[in-house]
Amino acid sequence: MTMTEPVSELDADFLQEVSTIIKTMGHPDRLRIVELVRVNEHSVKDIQQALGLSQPVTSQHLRRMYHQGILTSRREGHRVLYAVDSPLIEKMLECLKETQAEVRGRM
Amino acid sequence: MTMTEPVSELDADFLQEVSTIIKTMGHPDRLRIVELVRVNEHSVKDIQQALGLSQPVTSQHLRRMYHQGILTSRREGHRVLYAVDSPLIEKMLECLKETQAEVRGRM
DNA sequence: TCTCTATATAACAAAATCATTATATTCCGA
DNA sequence: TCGGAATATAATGATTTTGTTATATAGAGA
Repeated sequence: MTMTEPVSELDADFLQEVSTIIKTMGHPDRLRIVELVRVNEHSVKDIQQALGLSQPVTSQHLRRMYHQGILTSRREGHRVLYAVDSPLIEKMLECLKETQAEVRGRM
Repeated sequence: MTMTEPVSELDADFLQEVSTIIKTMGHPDRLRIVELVRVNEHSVKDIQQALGLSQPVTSQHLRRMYHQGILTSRREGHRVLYAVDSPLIEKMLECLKETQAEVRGRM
């Protein structure tokens, strides 16, 4: 009884889609943003000051992640509050925390 | 009794380092490569044919991942065999499989 | 309406990525 | 040592990303 070995569990369309999200997360400031914004929502100003970024850069990072469905955005007065809204990103942050805890040096 | 809220569990150096790895993985072909090469090692030719890539592109992807410590490389005859050697990448692949299984559409 | 604050966007230049083409290197067998 | 197969690298141009500067939009309050 022969069985065809499953060479890939991840299908092509999924990988295509997910790779753009991963690419977006391949930036230290955007990683810091999602970590900050994961627990509770924050305004652009908050994030900007917490991470020491310029206003346009902060907004550009946030918009990019928003348009990719990684973050939610809601207006309150003249602030705009962002929060993480992505199971994949939550999982990835967990991965990173585990990795930081486990491995020291080699990843 | 007041407690200082831990704003970030992930330290800056770690995020800096890890972001370059994540950036590298933000490419569908490189994701397919690590998925293929995770279970058992494969030659460049194997990978090239399995994924339908050109020889230089395949080698460039592999070299890039090798130099970042994501893959190992060993020579056998006139083939070079690559394999995944990174706890972080293993975890990330698990993340992706979970995500593909759980969420349909929204990630 | 005017102004101030917060946010978004446009335009730009520098840097990085990407795939292709061409060439080099390495190993094996005749 | 010569030829071929497998792999690596260099060089190139096209595209994308990145951060900056400047400007536009939106809401709150006087």
